[in-house]
Amino acid sequence: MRLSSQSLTRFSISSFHSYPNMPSGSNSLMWFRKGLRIHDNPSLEYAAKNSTQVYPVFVIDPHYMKPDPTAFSPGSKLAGLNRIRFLLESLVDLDSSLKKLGSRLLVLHGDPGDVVIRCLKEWDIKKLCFEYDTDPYYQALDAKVQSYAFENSIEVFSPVSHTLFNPVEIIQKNGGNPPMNCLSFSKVAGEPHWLSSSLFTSLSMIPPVGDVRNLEVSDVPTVKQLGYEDTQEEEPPIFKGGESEALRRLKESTKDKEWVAKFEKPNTDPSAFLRPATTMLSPYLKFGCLSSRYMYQCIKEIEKEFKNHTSPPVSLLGQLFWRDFFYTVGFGTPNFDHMRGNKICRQIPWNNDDELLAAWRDARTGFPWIDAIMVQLQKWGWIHHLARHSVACFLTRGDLFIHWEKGRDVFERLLVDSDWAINNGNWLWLSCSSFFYQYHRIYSPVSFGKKYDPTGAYIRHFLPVLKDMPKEYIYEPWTAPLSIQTKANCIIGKDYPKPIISHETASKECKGRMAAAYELNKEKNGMVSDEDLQNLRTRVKDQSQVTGSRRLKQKRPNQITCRRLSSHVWATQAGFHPDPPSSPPATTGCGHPATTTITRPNKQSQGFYGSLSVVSVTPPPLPPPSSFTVVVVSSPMVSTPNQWYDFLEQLATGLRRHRSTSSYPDLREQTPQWNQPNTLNRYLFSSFADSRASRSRVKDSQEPKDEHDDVWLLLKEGQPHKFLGCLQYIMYLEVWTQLDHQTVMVMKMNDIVNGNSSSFMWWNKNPVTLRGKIAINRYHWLHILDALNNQWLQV
DNA sequence: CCCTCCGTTGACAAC
DNA sequence: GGTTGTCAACGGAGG
Ligand SMILES: Cc1cc2nc3c(=O)[nH]c(=O)nc-3n(C[C@H](O)[C@H](O)[C@H](O)COP(=O)(O)OP(=O)(O)OC[C@H]3O[C@@H](n4cnc5c(N)ncnc54)[C@H](O)[C@@H]3O)c2cc1C
Repeated sequence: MRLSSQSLTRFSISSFHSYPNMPSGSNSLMWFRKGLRIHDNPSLEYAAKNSTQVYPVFVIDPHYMKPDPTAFSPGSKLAGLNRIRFLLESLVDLDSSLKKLGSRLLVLHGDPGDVVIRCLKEWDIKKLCFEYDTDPYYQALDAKVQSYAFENSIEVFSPVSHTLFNPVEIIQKNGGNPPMNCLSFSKVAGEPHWLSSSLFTSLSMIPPVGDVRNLEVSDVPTVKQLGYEDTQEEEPPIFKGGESEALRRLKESTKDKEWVAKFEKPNTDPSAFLRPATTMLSPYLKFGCLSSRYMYQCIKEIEKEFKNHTSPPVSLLGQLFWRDFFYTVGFGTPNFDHMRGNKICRQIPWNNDDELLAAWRDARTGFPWIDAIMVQLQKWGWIHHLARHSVACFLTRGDLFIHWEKGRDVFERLLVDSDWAINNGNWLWLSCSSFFYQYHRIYSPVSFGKKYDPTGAYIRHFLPVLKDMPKEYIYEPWTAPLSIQTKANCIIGKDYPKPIISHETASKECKGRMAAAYELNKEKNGMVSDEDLQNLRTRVKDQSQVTGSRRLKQKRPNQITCRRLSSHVWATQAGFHPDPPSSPPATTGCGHPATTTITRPNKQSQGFYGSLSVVSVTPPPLPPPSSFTVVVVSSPMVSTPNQWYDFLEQLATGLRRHRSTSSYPDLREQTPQWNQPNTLNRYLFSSFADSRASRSRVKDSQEPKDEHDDVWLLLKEGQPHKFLGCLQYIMYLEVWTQLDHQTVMVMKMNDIVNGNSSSFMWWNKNPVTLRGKIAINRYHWLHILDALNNQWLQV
């Protein structure tokens, strides 16, 4: 952790095309690209070893200063000012660190491939060292330089130090393809081999820089010298490039150890701008001012101190996994940065609408939340991850239906942390083109921000024109009455634009298009032609045709009719009908009509219907006290309507087997009600409560907040639980509660969405084990009741 | 082929 | 952010 505690342990490095036995007394070239740091820099360390002279070089590629053809606005360069400023600051810092080690940074200009090859020639280099890089830009460059080096017997040393793991290795280990989700990525990756090595090397001196001869070498230029207008920076500056600042900020971020250990990315606040909710280390990681491996070690160290720290993918460590994940997938996927020719990318007929695109890019959408984010992006060069989600979703699948590549380009130019693999990967993600496919989950340009920042402080800060808009209207200023707009000095349509689209209709339309596009991709097995896309585009334009031509998925009816046979069996068992009736009655023993319908619940959104255990109770022999038996029927996890349907049908026809029986003492008091033959006593109780009640009970230490809705069932280890009361909904409970009976019954269900939450797991894992407290909701109750009625009455 | 499980981050309404 | 269930509605991995 501490910078001063440099150890002599050498970090083990993997090398590419390295020639192990180097002649000593030679010139080395240390080619900096990313990895603008001294710490954890195996290439620099290697260059410094056994060399008489080391030339540390950075080449500025004028390509990045070319105008961005997609930016429309004059003077916009491919790389935004903020990023270039960050880079130059980082170079200055690097230079000064090198100077402390007796060296300095040589800055050259031109096509890096050509320049480096000229350096190799001119300076008689024997050893070329640079950090391995997976970006296509560097892959192409490196291939060129390496082949020159190979022909001229120059040793090339190119270790992996930008990422935690070696993407090449991960892909190999995974059988030739990159893992496609975070979990499988971390499984394949395992523990990094350098976990307990010291990443601070023993560099105390770097051999001197040799004569630069005929090459034009400069100091680190200013942004102006690179052709940028040096406009006013934010005050105080948001970032300051460089390793020293990176390490300082890392220390700062990790000072609050608990914050690090409890970090949960999805719960961080995108609207926080006074003190942003995440580390803001991304630019430092992007340029390698900060080693991701060192950051990893620091976090790991902190996590050791906390028992219940969070875990990937949501933890802070998990964020670094995501970074590696995208690097790996980006490296292993041809055409990763395009839709066409990209195997993992859904082919979607995005619209071409430069006006909408420009409105989005220039913060003129008329949605303050979106526009404020775009302003922050321009000013700061950094926005929170969820803010990126908001605007990326808005541009692509959520509202404007514009190609993610266009948004990617804007981000690439404006983000200080803009990073080829991460940027493209996340745009693929957000546009539902890959990795993530739930295109119906759309961020609202109104509600999403409101959730975090109800008063709109974030909007007021970045869109001062709206600063006096009352908070009721700040997210939807077009709904403000004119008098209020006047008072707020902001007339919508004049001082601030009207919304360019209606979110409601636009998002609906987007969903439809996504559905159609997905269907097309499935149909064509991913081999979608330009023509197909064009067809779809025109087809989608005509709404009526879309619905008309959409092939409906085969659907099973969501209602089935079951015939209730008779109450004979049940009633006989109950001792209520000593003489079975000769013909099936018109109603069931419970008074239901002889036929009934079962409506399928339509729980599709999360992909689960929930698991269900049903208990029936055999009729207790009377008089009590005695014991009676609880029978549990458990369902499989059902995840489709049809499965649910099948399950109910099985219950109804008795095909579903009982899984277990247990006996419980019957502690009920004898009451007249239970002794009456033919009365409607069901031994199944709707222990009914909002499941929040059961949830709130899950933590044993916690006292329930609201007993009114709460139900405790008394099935622990054969011992009745104490019944705390649930009065509201179902008569039986009331009766029992009033009588202070111990009661039995079980129904469980539903864990569903949060099935991974440990407090719920036991339900899922042991649906037939009777313990704990159970509550069901009305919805399920109806279905269970229905199913059981059928089951009981079946011969 | 079907199934089962699972996936860092939705809106909204109802409770 | 109290939690839950619904919404026309997801795909990929692994058995
Ligand atoms: C559309 C879109 C585009 C993005 N483009 C970029 C980009 O060009 N460069 C970039 O670094 N991040 C990008 N991200 C990912 C993420 O938003 C940023 O890394 C993060 O917001 C940076 O802030 P932080 O350093 O405070 O993050 P923290 O939450 O503090 O995370 C620490 C580090 O983990 C890494 N990380 C975090 N989230 C991700 C992620 N989702 N994917 C990969 N790595 C991650 C970053 O290196 C980050 O610095 C993009 C996200 C989206 C949705």
